[in-house]
Amino acid sequence: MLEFAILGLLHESSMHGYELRKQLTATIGAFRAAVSYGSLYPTLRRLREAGWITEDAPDAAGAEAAPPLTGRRGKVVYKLTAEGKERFAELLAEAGPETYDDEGFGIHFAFFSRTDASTRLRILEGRRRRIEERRDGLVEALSRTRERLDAYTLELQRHGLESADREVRWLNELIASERAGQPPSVSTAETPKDRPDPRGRQ
Amino acid sequence: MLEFAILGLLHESSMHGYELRKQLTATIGAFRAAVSYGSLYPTLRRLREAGWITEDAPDAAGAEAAPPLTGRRGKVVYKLTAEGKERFAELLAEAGPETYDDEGFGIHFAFFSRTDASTRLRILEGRRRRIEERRDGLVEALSRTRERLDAYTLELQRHGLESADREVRWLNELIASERAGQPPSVSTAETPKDRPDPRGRQ
DNA sequence: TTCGTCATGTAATGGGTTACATGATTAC
DNA sequence: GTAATCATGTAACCCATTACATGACGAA
Repeated sequence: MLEFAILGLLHESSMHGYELRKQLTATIGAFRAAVSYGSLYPTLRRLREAGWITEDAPDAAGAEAAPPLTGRRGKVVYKLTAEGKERFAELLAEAGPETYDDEGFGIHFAFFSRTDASTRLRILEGRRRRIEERRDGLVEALSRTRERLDAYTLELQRHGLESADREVRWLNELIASERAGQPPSVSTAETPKDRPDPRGRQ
Repeated sequence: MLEFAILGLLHESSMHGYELRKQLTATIGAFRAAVSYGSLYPTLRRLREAGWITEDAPDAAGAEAAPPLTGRRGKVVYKLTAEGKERFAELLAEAGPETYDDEGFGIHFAFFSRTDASTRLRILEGRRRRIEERRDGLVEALSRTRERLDAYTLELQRHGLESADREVRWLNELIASERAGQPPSVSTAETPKDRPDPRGRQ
């Protein structure tokens, strides 16, 4: 997951870890909280060791005598290698079960414009099936327990069901546009054009 | 998380691991996939060692000579101890940052009827703030990138924003009922009464 | 000169997963 | 008698988190 996102972002432009994290936060912000450094840097190291990214010599091109053991200086700019591009393409093409959960789907979707059309369709349909299963489980739970459950559990399931339904509808629209060979049209749904009251409550 | 859910379910009635998993799946199905045995059983062991649950002698009350090293026989019925009840009460009362993410909130909400009113309110408000932050991040990202991003990334953010907005509205309703001293009223929103076409598509 | 933010990293830990292994009970 | 499902568990692993530690650089 992190690996995929990092390769994808570096595919667009080289950057250093800190910047990467900010970009990452923006990209995955719709479905996940920020990534911690404790996972970012070790991952960068792993990717470097795998040969998918390289450190672009930052500034002091010459002397680099014995870097301090801790608290590393100067920015390290990372850049995708040819192998890294291949790896990214590989990840782009996969469409297995991991691709259908919240996180996997989110990250794949974020790079959909680089994904080929048939893979896009397969991912969207797989995701839809996944959500439908969740929905069916909730419908079942609701019809089974009806009356026997407390108001809060009931409300949680009701809300979960509503969200699942909505998600399925969203996916249906996307699948339809895919089939028609069109990119998603932002205009069909509520565009966040005029949000009158961004902090408005109580 | 697992610990909390297990204690909560055993609070309602004693049961064995397999049954527990089914109940668990139903309870958390609205926001999370099923729990695996590889995490369930070790957790049960931990809870037993902590003294929060006990194994209720299943059936063969007498002879229990040298159980086979693997493939354990007979059901093991778990039951909450007095300490376990205390522990559960402790978990019910907490309302920290972990309580506001998807999973933490979901599990707390599922046991809201056993949570006292002021804690309920604090959790709902904390959760709302969390979602508002996500929403604000998305609004920012959308206004910043506008036009510069591809259609899919844009659509992902748009959809994320819409979901966040909806979630905030839901929480607002819940908070309002809490303040009015009422349990959530299922009737206000779409009740899943008449779903005409549960499998209806293409 | 001190504070905030930029910037990089490690160590310890945690909470899960998949795959494996075994066996009892029930329905056909 | 055999297949499905009920039932319990271990081992290896994975991916991430928090807390910690260090230090450069710009602005007040």
